[in-house]
Amino acid sequence: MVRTPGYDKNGRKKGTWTPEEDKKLEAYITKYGCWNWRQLPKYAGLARCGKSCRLRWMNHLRPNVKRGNYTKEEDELILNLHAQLGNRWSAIAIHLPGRSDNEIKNHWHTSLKKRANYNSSEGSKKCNNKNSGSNTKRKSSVENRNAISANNNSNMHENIVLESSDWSPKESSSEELSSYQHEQHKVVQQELALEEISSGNFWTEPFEVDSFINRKIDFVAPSIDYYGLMCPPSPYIGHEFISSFDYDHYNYW
DNA sequence: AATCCATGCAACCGCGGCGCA
DNA sequence: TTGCGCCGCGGTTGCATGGAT
Repeated sequence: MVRTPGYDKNGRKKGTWTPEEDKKLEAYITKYGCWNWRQLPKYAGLARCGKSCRLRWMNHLRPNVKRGNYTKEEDELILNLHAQLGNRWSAIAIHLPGRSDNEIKNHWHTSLKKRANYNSSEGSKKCNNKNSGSNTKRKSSVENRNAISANNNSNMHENIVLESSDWSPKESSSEELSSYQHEQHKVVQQELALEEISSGNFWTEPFEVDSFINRKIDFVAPSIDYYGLMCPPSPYIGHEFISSFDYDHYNYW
């Protein structure tokens, strides 16, 4: 579950995050927001790449992140959304507050895919052979592992459907397609809402981390603040602003 | 008790899209 | 129009853990 800590060729740290790194990242983002993921680790005093910081924040540190078991309702929702949207984990994650796309993706691969495959194979056992070879998509490592495992078990699960293409929206019935379009419409609406937050009335709205992400900011020399954190090169992000941070406004996450 | 193996999860990698100069 | 930088997404990998043998 943990990756061996190491360093890449640029001297940036890789592998598992330590509690100290978590604290630094959390403190920095809570205080200044993520104004630029690429530059952020430098100012937060982290020897990580921006991508790694973003991933850590999105999957573990952000407020309201939900850990632990999935409820039956969540499972059903994921199955339904996956049937409509396919592997668009970020779109699926929008409908599960507190769950990250990565977490949902993992959950799908570890538990739900079997259920989905079982359900679909119930209805398509007769045409299993059609799937072999027609799906040119490379098998994932998990699927390979499962396939190897299946082979090791004396081919007793010969009829396992590794990945049913029935889930693809393109092949959905017209009814499913309309619900897919409806889903798309909802996603667009949510994106427009975010757009509104990050544009005109941004500075009067409660703190919204995502709105910082693509914001281009004029550079001013960084400085070290009272807490030992390096202030971002932005004239806009003031301490009083961050102090009004309200975790309850993270409905979108 | 030791080893093997399947599983779950955290993290990395590469690609595509978008905005800007 | 094009090239560049950045971000987000989805696929994949690596490792720990727990159950089976």
